[in-house]
Amino acid sequence: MEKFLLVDGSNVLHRAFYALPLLTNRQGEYTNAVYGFMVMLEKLLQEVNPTYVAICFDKSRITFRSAVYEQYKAQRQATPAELSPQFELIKEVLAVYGIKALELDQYEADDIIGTLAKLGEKQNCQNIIGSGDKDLLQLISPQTTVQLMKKGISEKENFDLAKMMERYGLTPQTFVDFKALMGDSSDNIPGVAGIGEKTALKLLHAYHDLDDIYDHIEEVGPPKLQEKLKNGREMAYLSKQLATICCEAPVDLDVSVYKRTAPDYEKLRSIYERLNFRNLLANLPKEQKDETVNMMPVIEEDFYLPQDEAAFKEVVASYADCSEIGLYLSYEGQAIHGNIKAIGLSAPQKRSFGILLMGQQIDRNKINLLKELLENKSIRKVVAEAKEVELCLAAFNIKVVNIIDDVSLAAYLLQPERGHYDLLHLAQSYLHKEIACMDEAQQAAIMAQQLFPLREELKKSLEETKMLSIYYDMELPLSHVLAQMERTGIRVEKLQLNEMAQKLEEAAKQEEKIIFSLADMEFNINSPKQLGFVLFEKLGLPAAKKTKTGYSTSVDVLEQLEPAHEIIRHILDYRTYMKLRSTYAIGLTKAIAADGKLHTSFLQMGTATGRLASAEPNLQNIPVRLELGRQIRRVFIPEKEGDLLFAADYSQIELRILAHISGDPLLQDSFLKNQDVHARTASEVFDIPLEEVNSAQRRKAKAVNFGIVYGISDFGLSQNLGISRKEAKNYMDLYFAHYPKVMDYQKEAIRLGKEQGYVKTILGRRRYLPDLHNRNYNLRSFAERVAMNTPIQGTAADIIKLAMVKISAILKEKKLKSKMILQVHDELIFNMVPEEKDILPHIVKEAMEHAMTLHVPLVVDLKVGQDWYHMEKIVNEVL
DNA sequence: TTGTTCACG
DNA sequence: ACGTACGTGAACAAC
Repeated sequence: MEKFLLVDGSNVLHRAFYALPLLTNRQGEYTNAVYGFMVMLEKLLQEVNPTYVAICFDKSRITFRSAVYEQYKAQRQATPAELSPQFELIKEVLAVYGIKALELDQYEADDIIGTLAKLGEKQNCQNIIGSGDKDLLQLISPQTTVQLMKKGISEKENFDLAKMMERYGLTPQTFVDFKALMGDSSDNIPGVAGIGEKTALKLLHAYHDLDDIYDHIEEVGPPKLQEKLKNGREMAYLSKQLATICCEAPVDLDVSVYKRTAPDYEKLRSIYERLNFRNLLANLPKEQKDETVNMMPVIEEDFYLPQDEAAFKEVVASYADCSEIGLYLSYEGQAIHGNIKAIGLSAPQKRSFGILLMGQQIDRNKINLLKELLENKSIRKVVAEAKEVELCLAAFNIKVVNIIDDVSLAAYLLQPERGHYDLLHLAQSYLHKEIACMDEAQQAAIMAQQLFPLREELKKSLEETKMLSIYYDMELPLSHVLAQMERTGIRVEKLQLNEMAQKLEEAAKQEEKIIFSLADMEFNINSPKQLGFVLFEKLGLPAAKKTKTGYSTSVDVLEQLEPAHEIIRHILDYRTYMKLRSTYAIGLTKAIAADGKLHTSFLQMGTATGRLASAEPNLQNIPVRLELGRQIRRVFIPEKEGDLLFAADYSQIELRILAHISGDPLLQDSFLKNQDVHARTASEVFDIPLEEVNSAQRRKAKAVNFGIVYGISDFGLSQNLGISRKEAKNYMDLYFAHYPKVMDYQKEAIRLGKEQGYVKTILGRRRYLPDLHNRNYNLRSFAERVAMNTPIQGTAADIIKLAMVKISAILKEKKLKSKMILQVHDELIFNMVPEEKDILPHIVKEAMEHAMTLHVPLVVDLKVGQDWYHMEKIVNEVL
């Protein structure tokens, strides 16, 4: 559906003017309103992506309304002298922006918007109206919504029919009647004397509209109100007339007139420069200067596409004496499947070349010609996405060795939130090269060529940011470890998984039956919308929380409602069964490979903190907390009969890191004595002896400890514990009174983050937090919590990564047969062969506990079992 | 695609 | 006056 964006230009410009401090450019022109306007408009354009746009302005104060009622808007102050000239300025900007601006004699912006909204509806467009003026809510329809600006320019609320109903209990049509009754002082609309918002709403909920009220005027009570209404009848109807938006303004009704066209970037840039809008300038597409000059020689001279096998052999042979080569490959699907599309190679002082491959079967021969080169230990390789390269080629039985640089990993360390680290994007942002779409082989050859300059660039940055060590000693070796883990995979009992799916389906069906009968109707329980309707409208249960789209039906809401209705328990159970069935029983079955194993993909560049993520399938969120879900773990079994699963997990690693970096003596003491840290916290905070702490006190202390790690807020803690905010605040105050250095750490983290623009882990991994300076309270608060949490979470990630690299090296060196197969943030899982059960736990525990030296000990707990469910603790490392 | 919900650390 | 715990991925509904 095409979208039509309609903006109340006068309103928005006013808001922007008052929201921002008076800014001027060097020539002394006032620019604040125009700046705010464009920031808001760009955001809207990005969010809405409309085909048609019209920005509507009021032309003069004299309108058909002032002819009807001369007091209309008469009280309005004159437009400030600092704002007036900005109306012309904004129109100038809009013109080069390719957006239509409109104004009409005798009509207000509202009327133009109303008329165009009707046009949009006729053209089957979706209309989005942007304004801070509630009057426009009367235009809402199934096809028209209003983005209502709230305070300032950055926050807005999306109003549609449902939202209107929810907020006012009114239809858009009766919204006019609402205003007619209560009046509007800002427009000088009189309304009925003595009737305000509350009374107006009450009346309109009892009667349909203004006519209906006056049709039944004798029934209206109390008598005083009836009196007021009778006296104000004329004013009410006059007000309604004034408040009603005219949808027949004489504007151009050819919709193509409002079609958005591309901005004239050159002119826009010069206007922005004149107005000194640096942020907006930065967002404009880059000037295309020398990109084409960069590109052309690459295409014409510097690479080679061997056409037949002889030529290919020849060029490969010419690479044999290289000490370093750049290797690039493009592939489809998951790397482990090895669906390589093309390979490109480059070397300093040599022509790069690319070859085309088509899937696994056809080109095995071609690819084998590269085997010798890639397996040559004395040739160093520079690649992008080393783990994927390794996996793809492993599918062809080629072991790429001596990968000395991975530009993707380097870029991830420098910008852990950029999201994509493929060579195409990296070449674009670091080398400013736009590589056009072309033949796969050509592209591969050119990509391979970018690797060396890119590496130089990135290494320089890593050196400047002191991250060379984390890159070479941790992330790069880890990528190889992860590749091995992914290839090894974990074996699962497919039949058992199918059985579980069956049983869960039956259980869900049972619940479904009960739910339908209790609701007295059939509906989709999985649909939050339909469920919300049944619970909160049909059954009339009290709605506690709302989401953007309607009622919230999440667990915490439903649990509150449990005593109120029998149906709730059944819905919660139904949800559990469905989740286990679709995500785990069925989801995992679908992912089982031909070897009967699950091969997850560890995302090494997937998180902002340095943690790994796991996908396709995600094996880091297999149920464990609740018994029923935990049963899923029974299907995860060792590779061979007689083998065992062995697990090693860090105990309280994040709190230990907090104890280390905060230097808090009490927290450190707790870990030095290897106490139950939550019980110790309870003992301190509630001032009771450690032995006398009960489970409720411990639970509260545990929640506080979690809160501290996350960057606490009293609200969050109160939600978590189901207590009042005041109580939560009290706990926090008590906590900080006993652990003052923890508070110092948090403040310092925020201060340093602000000062340097980033926070870092103990090993120097960075995360940039520009929002620490954001003027928006929510965004700033979020960044502050992240500033407190990231050094802790990130250090924990660093520690386990170091341990993984170390363990992998030991397993290799000692030629052990057991294999590391999974990582779950603070836990490592191994497939252990029976003959190593006396040595492996010892090695792993040792490596993990000494991966990094802190001021408190790191402690690792060990478990072993026949499957991932039946895991039993190993005491004293002896089996 | 976006939003909601829920599984994990 | 506001709206919130940190970090993830997958399934499903509804656009």
